[in-house]
Amino acid sequence: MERPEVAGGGAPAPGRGREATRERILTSAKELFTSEGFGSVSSRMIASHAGVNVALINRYFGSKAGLLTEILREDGVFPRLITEGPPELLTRRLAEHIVSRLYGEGTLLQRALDHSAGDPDLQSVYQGRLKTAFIEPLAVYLDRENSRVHASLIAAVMLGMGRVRRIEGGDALRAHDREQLTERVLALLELCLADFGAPDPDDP
Amino acid sequence: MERPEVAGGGAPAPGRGREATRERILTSAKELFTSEGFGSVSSRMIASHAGVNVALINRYFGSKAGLLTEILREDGVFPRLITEGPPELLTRRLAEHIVSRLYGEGTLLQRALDHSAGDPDLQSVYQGRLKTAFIEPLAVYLDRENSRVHASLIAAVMLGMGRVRRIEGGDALRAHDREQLTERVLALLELCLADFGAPDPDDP
DNA sequence: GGTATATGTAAACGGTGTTGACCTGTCAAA
DNA sequence: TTTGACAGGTCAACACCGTTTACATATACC
Repeated sequence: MERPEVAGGGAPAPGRGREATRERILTSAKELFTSEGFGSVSSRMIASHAGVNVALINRYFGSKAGLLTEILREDGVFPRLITEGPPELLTRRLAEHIVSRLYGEGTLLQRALDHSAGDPDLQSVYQGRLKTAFIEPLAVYLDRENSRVHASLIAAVMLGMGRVRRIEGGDALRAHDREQLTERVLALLELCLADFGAPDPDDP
Repeated sequence: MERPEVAGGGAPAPGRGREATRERILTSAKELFTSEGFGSVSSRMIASHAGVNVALINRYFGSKAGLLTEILREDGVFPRLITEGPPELLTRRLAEHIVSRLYGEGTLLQRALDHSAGDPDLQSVYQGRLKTAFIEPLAVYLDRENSRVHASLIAAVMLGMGRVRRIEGGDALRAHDREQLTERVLALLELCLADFGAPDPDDP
């Protein structure tokens, strides 16, 4: 009845075995999601590309959405955005990130997810990730009064820019001077962070 | 071979006939989308609720997405937002609309679409509507230099707030003082509209 | 009356994500 | 060496989706 340290099954065989298979699914999925978008890639496509049976996706990741969750978990672009430089340049970092996305820069995977944003599955997975890997860490990072509100506002500006880019291709924004645009976004982000205590300059 | 003025078919019969059926489908779809969300309502559910054959949805609206397009076309909340009051209060109107949505106010249909945002279909339909019924009219309404850029920025803030609300339920934002929040959003919107010519006050 | 035509019906199509029953090969214990 | 347990893999099916096609029905015009 005791569960042995290294469990029952056979030796991995050439390119098989739990870890190898998991990895192949992850790699293929990442590749396909990147080139085709989440919604356009079916479980069967992933399995076939990975040279693996369809059922194994569900066995190892629970569902197609679970597979995406795992991919995003390994990606880690959100936390990096917050902490990859000096705190006083946080807003500038974010502003430049936003604008660069307008120009089609940034991770292939990110672009792909932006592009194919859809499916209740992707929505819920992506949004969950956004909350736990961006908004909440950002609030902690800010570490002051109302930091949750400030973090939410920052997230709103960032997400909104992303959505507008998706809606109208970002043409209108890209047509404008990039540096001016970056400065404007920066100003918006800083306004998001402005203290609520500070009264309107016009007020007594 | 000539197509008669008033075409061939029979008299409408009790509750049937082209217009009656179309209307019943529209009504049922609106009701179900509102209570369940777009993605969770299937064509067959709509048809069954309307007491109508499934195929008629596609006959009359081309597709499930086409049905949503028609519903949104009749809704007209976007254009109203822009023009329903004096121009100098545009930003305040928008700010109050945004914040009210945080509190679960606003059209039932709007809330439902927000809630169930997903499906490539909904995305493309909704975003198309957003572009032609909000961003573009807003740009025309603003009627000044770079109005497309300003309109896009406005849209970004509005959409972003919507997404944040969806992601984290708006709890963090709702926890804050509503009036202060409205004023902050208002400030953000006005910053979106600020002239690009105007130099940074700190600059010479 | 005959027929064209608008309306409604029923059943299927190809696709999706997912699941359960079934092999298969290897190790640990008997 | 035989046996049994079991991880890993396979296959065929399930239930559902949006959509389409072939067919029935009933009216209004000629």
